[in-house]
Amino acid sequence: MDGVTHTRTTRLERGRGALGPALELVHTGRAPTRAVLTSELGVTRATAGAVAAELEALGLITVDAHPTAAAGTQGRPSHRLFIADQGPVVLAVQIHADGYRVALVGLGGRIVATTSGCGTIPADPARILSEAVRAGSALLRDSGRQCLGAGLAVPSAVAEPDGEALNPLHLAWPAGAPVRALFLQALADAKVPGVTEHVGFSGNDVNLTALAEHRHGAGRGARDLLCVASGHRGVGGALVLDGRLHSGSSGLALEVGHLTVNPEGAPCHCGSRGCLDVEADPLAFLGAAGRTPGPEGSLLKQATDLLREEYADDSVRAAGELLIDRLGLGIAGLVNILNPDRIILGGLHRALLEADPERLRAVVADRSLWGRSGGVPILPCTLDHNALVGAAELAWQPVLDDPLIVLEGEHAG
Amino acid sequence: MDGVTHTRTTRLERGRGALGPALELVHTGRAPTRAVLTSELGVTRATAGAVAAELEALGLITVDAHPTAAAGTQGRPSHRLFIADQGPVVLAVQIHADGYRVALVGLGGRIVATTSGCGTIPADPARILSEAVRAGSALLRDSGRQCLGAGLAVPSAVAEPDGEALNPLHLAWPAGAPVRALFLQALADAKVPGVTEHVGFSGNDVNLTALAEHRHGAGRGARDLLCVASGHRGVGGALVLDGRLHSGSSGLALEVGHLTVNPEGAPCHCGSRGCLDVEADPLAFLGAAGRTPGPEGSLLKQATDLLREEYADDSVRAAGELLIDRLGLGIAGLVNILNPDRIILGGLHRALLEADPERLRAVVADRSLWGRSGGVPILPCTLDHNALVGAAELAWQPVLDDPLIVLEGEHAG
DNA sequence: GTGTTTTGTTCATACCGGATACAAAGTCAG
DNA sequence: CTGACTTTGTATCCGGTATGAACAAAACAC
Repeated sequence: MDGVTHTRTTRLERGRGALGPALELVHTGRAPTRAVLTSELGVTRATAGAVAAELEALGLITVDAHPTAAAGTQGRPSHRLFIADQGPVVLAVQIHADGYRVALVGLGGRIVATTSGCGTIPADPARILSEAVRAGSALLRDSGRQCLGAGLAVPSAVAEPDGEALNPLHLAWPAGAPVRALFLQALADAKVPGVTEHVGFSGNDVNLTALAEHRHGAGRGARDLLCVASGHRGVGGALVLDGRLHSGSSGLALEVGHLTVNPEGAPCHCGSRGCLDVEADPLAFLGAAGRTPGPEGSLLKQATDLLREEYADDSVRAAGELLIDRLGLGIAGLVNILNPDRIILGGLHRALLEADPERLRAVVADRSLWGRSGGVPILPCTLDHNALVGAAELAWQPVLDDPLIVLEGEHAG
Repeated sequence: MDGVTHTRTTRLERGRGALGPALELVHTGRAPTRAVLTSELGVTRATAGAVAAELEALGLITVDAHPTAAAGTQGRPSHRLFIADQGPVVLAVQIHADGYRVALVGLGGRIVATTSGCGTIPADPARILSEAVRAGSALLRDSGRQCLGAGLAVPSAVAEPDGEALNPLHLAWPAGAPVRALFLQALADAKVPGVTEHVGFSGNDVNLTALAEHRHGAGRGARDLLCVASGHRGVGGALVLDGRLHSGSSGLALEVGHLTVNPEGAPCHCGSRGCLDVEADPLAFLGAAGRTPGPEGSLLKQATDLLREEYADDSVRAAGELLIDRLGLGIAGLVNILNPDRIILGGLHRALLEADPERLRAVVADRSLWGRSGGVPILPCTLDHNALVGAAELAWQPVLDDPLIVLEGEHAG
C-alpha cells in the first residue's frame, strides 16, 4: 500500500530458498514425511527440518506429533507431513455451458467447500461472474479460512496478456470478452478478503484440467503431459511442460480443434473441413450414432451416457469406433509434434478411451511415427472438477513460488 | 577420479549463484558492459563486479582496461566485457549428406577454426565419426586451446536417452545407429584432451540450428521459437521454449515432416499421402518446376540456386508459390498448436521466404486461427553453419549452467 | 539388555548477495 | 578551468540460507 518499495528482483531470487520447492512437494503429495522431503529436495536433514518447521509456522502444513512406524522398516520412524487442516484456501470459479461452479480449494487440490449455480448463461459475462464470485465470497465467510487468491476457468481460448475470451462458442458471450478484467472487477466488488490487486488469474478450462491432473491426478510425475478433452462443443488441448502449463506466447497454444482428421468431413467454422472440432465432439458422436440431441442434460452427458450404457448396440459401437479412429488420428499428429511422455483424456474422449482402450492406443501407435517403439501411455482423467482445481492451481502458484507471501495477506485476514 | 565424493545436488544448487546467468548473458551478447550486466541480472553493482571478476579469473571473459565512452552519454563510462581471446573452446561436428564439418567453437558461437571432409558418406557411421573427430583433434592441437566438451549434429531424429539415429534417410547409415555412443567412442579413441566421460552430446541438425539461431541469430530474444528447415530431403522442425530446446520426452518432438499439406498428394514412406516431407523439400521443388535433379551440387543447392536466379521464370515462380502455399499450411497448423512468438526458416524454406516473403506470411496468417490478430514474425536464419554452432551450444551448456566446472578440466589441459 | 539403522536437532561455519558509503571517471554549464 | 551532476566501480559490513559434524531419539534385530 506504500507504493513500490520492493527491491528490484528481476531475475534471481525466485522464491527464497527451499521453502517453495518444499511446499510444492507436499502440495503434490510427493513428500509424505520429512525424510522423503530431505531426499527429494537434495538438502541436509537440518535444512529440511528447518523448512518444515517454517511451513508449519506459516500455518500451511502440520507435522504429526507421534510418528507411526511403517511396517517392515528399520530405524527411527519419520514424522509425517500433512496439509494444515484449517490452512488458507483459494477461490476457484468455473464457467461452463450449464452455469457456474465455485469452490474453496486448499493445498493438495482439496476442495474444501463448493457450490454451483445452474440455469442459462446470460449474454453478459459480468453478471454471471459477479454472481459466482458472490457465491464464493459467502462460502469463504462461512468457512472462516484465509483466502490467498482466486482463479477462473472458462471454456474458451484466453488471449494473453489481457485475458480476453476469444471464442466462448457455447456461451452466449461476445467474442473477446475481457474475462480477466471482469473477474478482477467482480472480486473487487465483492470485497473478497485477501484477494488483492495481483491475485486473480484466468485460463482455458482444458489447460486448467491438464494442470490439475498433472499436479494431483493421472498426470502426476509426467514431464511432458498432453491433455485432450471435449466437453460440450469442440475439442480442446493442453500441454504441461516441466511442471508448467505451456499456453504459448499469447495463450493460444494447443488449439487442437482444427487438426484435420477427415479430409472429406463436415465444414468447420474455421473455413476448413473435417476438423477435430466438428468430427470428434459430443454432437458429432450423437450424430454418428443416429441420435438427435435431446433437450435435457448437456451434450456431454447425453453422449457419455450413451457410450457407457449402450455400447453393445451396433450403431453406438460403430459411432464410437469412428470417433476413436478420428481422435486417434488427431492425437497421433500431436504425438509426432510434441512427443509427450503421457496423454490424458477428459470429457467425451475419456469415455471413448474407457469404452475401447485398445483400439485408441492401437490407432495412435499405428499413425505416430515411432509408435511401434513403445507407445505413449494414454490414460483417463481421474479428478473430479479438474478444471476447477486447475483454476485453483493458478491462484496457488505465487504461494508455491514463495510461501512467505502468506505473511503479507495475514494482517488483512 | 576418486569415485563419488560429491555432495548430493539433486534439485537445488543448479549453477552456483549468478555466475551461470552472467556467463550466459555475455555468451548471447546481451551483456556488453558491466553496467548492463548489473541490470540484466537484477543484482547490485557489487555483485556484478565480483561475478565479472570471477569469470575473468576463470579465463572466460576479459574486461577492457580503458573504457571508451559511448557518445552522448553522461556519467562514468562502463568497462566493456569481451569473450576471452584465447579462452576455451568446444569441439563441434556436423554430419551432412556431402560429408562432415568440424569446428572449434568459442563462447558467443564464434567459430575459431573449422575444416571439412567431403566425399560420399560410407555406410559405416563409426568410420566417418572417427575421421571427423580426428580432424577436430588436429584443429585443437594446432590451436592450443583448452577443450571443454564436444557436440554432434546429425541429419536424423535422435532418440533419447540412448542417442540413436532413427531415420538417417539420406545417409547410407543403418536406421537406429547409436550415434552418441559411436561419437563418444571416437572421442575416446582420439584422446581429445578435456573431453571426459560425460561431455559428449548429440542431436538432430534442425534442433541444433534452432538452438544456435536462438542464442546468436535471428531467434535472439524470442521466448518460444519455432524453426522449420529443409536441407537435402524431408522437412525438419524444432522448438526452443524459454531458452531451452524442446525435443520431447524421447527426443522425437517436432517431426513436422508428416503433417498433411496436400490430401491428394504424393505417397510418403510413412504410409500417408501429401506429407510436408514429400511436398515441400528440395526434390519436390525441383519436380514442381519441371527440372530433373542434376548430378552435381546438393539438392538444396540446386533448388536454392534455381529459386534465387530464375524466379522470374514462370515455371519456377509457379513452383515456388506452390511450395510456399504448402509450407504455409504446415506452418499454420504448427502455429495453432504451438503459438510461438517467432518463426525462423532455414535451408530451402529460407530461400522460399526470401523469394516472396509476403505470400508466405499471408498464407500463414490466413490459415492460422487467430492469425488476423497480429501474425507471427517469420524470419530467415542468419548464421553460417548454424547446426554446427548449435552442436557447440550443447557442449557449452554445462559450462553456462556452472562456469566453475572449467576448473575441473584445467589440470587435464 | 546391546548393537544397528534411520531420523531429527543443535550449533558453528561458509558463502553468496544486499546495502551502504565512498571513490573514480566521465559530461555539462558557466 | 572549475564545480555540480551523473553514472560506474569498489570496499566493507551484514543477514539469510544451507552445510557439516556431533549428538540425541526412536524404532528393529539379536
